[in-house]
Amino acid sequence: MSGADTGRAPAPEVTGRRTTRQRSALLALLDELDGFRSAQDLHALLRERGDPVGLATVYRALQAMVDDGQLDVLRSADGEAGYRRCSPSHHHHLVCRSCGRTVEVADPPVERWAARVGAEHGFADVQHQVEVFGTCAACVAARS
Amino acid sequence: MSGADTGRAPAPEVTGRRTTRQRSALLALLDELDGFRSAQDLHALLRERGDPVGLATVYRALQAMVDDGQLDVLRSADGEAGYRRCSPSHHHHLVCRSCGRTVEVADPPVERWAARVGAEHGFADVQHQVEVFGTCAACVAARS
DNA sequence: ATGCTCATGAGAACCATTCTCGCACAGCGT
DNA sequence: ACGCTGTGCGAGAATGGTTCTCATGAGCAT
Ligand SMILES: [Zn+2]
Ligand SMILES: [Zn+2]
Ligand SMILES: [Zn+2]
Ligand SMILES: [Zn+2]
Repeated sequence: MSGADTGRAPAPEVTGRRTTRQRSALLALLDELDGFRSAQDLHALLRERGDPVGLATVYRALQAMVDDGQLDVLRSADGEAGYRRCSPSHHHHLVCRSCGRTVEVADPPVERWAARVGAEHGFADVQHQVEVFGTCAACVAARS
Repeated sequence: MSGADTGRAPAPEVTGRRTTRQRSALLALLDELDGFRSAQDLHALLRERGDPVGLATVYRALQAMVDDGQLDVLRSADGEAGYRRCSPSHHHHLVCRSCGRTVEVADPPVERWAARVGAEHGFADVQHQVEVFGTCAACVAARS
């Protein structure tokens, strides 16, 4: 979709990981998908598409990609983890709770807000976790 | 901490739930604790304190209290759910990642920010999830 | 006090995730 | 091109938090 990288890897990605059929297939699949998908979903999708990958491998590869900062993780209310290809810089997500479509948002104000709240209470090393959920325009329209 | 509701329950809590020894003990325990505790922790604490409650009952009671808005839930990175007694109005938490101490924060700005972000992208029924983590002054001091 | 329900609890079931361990293969030096 | 070597793979077992089952026990209205 964003073009420019279907051939040789343009970014050497010096992650020290080996390039295998399984990891390539997983990464390619994630590039085509929009919202957050669970490891189980991804495993099933790979099988459907004729690129069978062991479930344990899917988990290992996803975790490696998260460690390398190539993926975002988001835990749903029922405890299942969702993964999504994303930009490496700090940002948050606006997720459609109906179709799963995701928009990345990066606004300085909320960053400053979090830092200020922590500082006001004497907290150090302040980090934050922010996610916004809603129903996207398309899904609202589809609901008649 | 925000005063005004430490005495008798001001709201009759018309939840339609029965009052049992187990639920009373659990609620009393939660009132004494500060940070977020897992269901397993709470179960162990109740046993230590000589108020044995079945694990399944702890889970059921916690879920019921969450549904009734008497508790806050927070999922840690490893998928375990933490529960904490909290004020019924909408707010967020500032949690010490070292000692677990929690401060409730309620700031209109971040509420407006979330609503605006959703609206700008055409999302309806916008909700949000915001948590701030850090190391509290006491823990920073204790770290020498 | 009586009865109708809902709550309880011990254990099994569930299910996402992680671990085990023998085998395959990507990367690399020759 | 060839072979080494350590990394990655996969099937199944193990783990561990959470939920379900169902027979028994206890609120609460009458
Ligand atoms: Zn949608
Ligand atoms: Zn941020
Ligand atoms: Zn602390
Ligand atoms: Zn809020």
